Amino acid sequence: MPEQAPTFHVVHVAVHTPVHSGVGTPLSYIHSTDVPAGTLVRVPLGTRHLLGVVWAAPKDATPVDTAKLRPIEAVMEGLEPMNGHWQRLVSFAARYYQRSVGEIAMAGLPPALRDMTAEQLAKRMQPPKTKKLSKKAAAALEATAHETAAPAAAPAPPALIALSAEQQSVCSQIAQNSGPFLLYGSTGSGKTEVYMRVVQQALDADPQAQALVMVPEINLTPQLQERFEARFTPMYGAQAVVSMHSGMTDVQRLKSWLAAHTGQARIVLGTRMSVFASLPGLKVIVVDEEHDPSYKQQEGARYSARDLALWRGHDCGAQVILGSATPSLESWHASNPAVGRYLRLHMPSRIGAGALPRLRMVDMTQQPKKAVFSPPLLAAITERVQKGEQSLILLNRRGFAPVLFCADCNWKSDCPHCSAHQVFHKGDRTLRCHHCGDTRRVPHACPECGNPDILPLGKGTEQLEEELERLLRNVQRPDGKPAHIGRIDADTTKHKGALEEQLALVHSGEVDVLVGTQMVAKGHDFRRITLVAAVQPDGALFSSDFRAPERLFCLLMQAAGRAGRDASYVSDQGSHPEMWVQSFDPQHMVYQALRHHDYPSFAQQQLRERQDAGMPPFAFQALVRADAKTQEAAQAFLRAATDAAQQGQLNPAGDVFLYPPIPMTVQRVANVERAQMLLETTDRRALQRFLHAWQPWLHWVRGQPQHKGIVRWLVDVDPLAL
DNA sequence: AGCACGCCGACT
DNA sequence: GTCGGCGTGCTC
Repeated sequence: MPEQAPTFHVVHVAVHTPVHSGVGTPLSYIHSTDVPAGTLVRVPLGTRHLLGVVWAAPKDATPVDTAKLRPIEAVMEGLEPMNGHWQRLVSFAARYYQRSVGEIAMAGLPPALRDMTAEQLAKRMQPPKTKKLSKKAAAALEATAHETAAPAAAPAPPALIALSAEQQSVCSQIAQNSGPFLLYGSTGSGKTEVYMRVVQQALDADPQAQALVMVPEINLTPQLQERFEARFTPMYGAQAVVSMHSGMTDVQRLKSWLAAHTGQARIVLGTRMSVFASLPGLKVIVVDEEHDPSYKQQEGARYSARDLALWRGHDCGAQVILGSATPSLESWHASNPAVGRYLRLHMPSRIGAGALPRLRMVDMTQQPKKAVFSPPLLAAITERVQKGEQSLILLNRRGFAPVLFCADCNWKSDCPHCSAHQVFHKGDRTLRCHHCGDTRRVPHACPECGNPDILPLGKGTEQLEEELERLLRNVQRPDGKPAHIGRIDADTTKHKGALEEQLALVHSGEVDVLVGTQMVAKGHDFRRITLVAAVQPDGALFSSDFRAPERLFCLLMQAAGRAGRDASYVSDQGSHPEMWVQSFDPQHMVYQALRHHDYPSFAQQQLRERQDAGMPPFAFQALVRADAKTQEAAQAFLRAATDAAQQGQLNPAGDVFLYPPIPMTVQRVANVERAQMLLETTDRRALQRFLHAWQPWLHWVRGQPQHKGIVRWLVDVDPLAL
């Protein structure tokens, strides 16, 4: 025992710095007392003052000269440290996705916390009850008091609708098994009700229990929040259900995060970021629409919130339920009884919804050239309008035309900064690059040869809307009014609230034909739509990305699910719901499977192909991307990185295969050339080991004088698109 | 990643 | 004469 206790402690703190930077691991500071891991602190770094999280000492801690260490500036008192499960989740994500602990940890915290002083936080944690309240605040407080008092007076939960036999069976299986579960249920089969029952079960069983329910997109949170609040606030109080997504204000996000962290919030609804929420009582995690690519973050730390949810659930003993009508092939494979990693639960019936729509294939090789709308499809849309029914037309391309073209000199509206065309937007007479954002006025004549006749090539949603206006000009609705065409895409919903406004127009029956991109195919419930049409879906079939068929099938299934959801409306005298697909290859297996709404055989066929070709989920991949001033420099960096791996003997068993570097599909964006290289293996752990050992080499190569031209490089583990 | 420091071109 | 471009180097 030393006679004198030390007067300070060395504390390790994770701050938001990148892995490669010399300060990628938690940094050492001194403080008068020991500070437990998971505590938020404010520390100096250079000239800055940053928020950081106290972290366990790194295993290979290089001893630093304690005399040179700077002191912690402030400990964020009053906030419980994030628990060990949260710390492990952050550590795992950082390791798995090749990022720094600090980057992941800070990304999971609400932005408002970043620039808050310890005093400000303390104030927020202890609401000033004795202080005079503004009238507004007092009224709000009183309202809350009433709301929370209400369940005490009337503890009766809202009357529940009886579950279907399928739902019943699924719920009892979830109650009897630990999971993870893949809930495979058609659109309208009542998955949300199952989620709510499972959540309720968990919350009732344990007063500390919390649930995390994730959805792919911000747009889908309001309706989910409504349902969960209607069900749970009468039982658990006004603060029991909170949301977390990037569309909220900083103050709202902070409030939600604190409510989750303190255990006050029992249910957190959110997008992928919410997988990092601090949830000390986490018992259930739901990942709805688990196949959705939005769960994979596409910039910064490229994590998969779905995969992390599975890891987190396993680590903290929470049940994980993945739900989808068209599961990812990864999850489908894992839930194959022969593989047995997940328990597959099936709900095939549509409750209170009409029959699944009938597929109407239009063989475009037999149709007049150049027409976007084949005559039979146009006739079908016309008929719906006349009957007062709605149609939804899907096209995954916004703007009026993807490119302008001069027939005299072959000029095309190429973006000067990217290897892509600039898209013609007729509404504001602009040419816009969808990659770098460059926007310019449409030229009156060809900039190369002066030809005044420059032509739009191809069709976007804007043009579809215009053509429908023209084609349906003389078509009347039952009330005698002319047909009304609406459009929903990223351009029409830029402003806050615009999407809600336009959805309301559709729901009120104002809009007869709705044109939209895939954003309308997701989740929104259009009760009076009896016809959904995909006018040009073939593109995905020619894509080099092996996941393209999976995405197309899923999009079309989802789109079909929009049709005829209101059984009462459909069965009266309305049309049988139909899904129209115009294709030049109507025999393609994607469409054949769609005809029978047969996801299982589609999945089986795709999985067999993947297995034969040695692709995920039978192999594991990572991408390394390099951005540079020239394509040659980008590829040279990747080649040098490959050589370094060779020299460093990082892959002695040769179980990780390194493909040669290639230019990315869109090779140049904003004047930066991009190249990438694929890594593939059948052993996930070998890939992890390799990437971990490779990281310092990549950093070293980047520092070599001959690779000065590199703008940045990044690693994408389990990439979704190649 | 920030941020400072530092060394060269067109503006008040 | 300075404002500001971004190249280089450092941060416990």
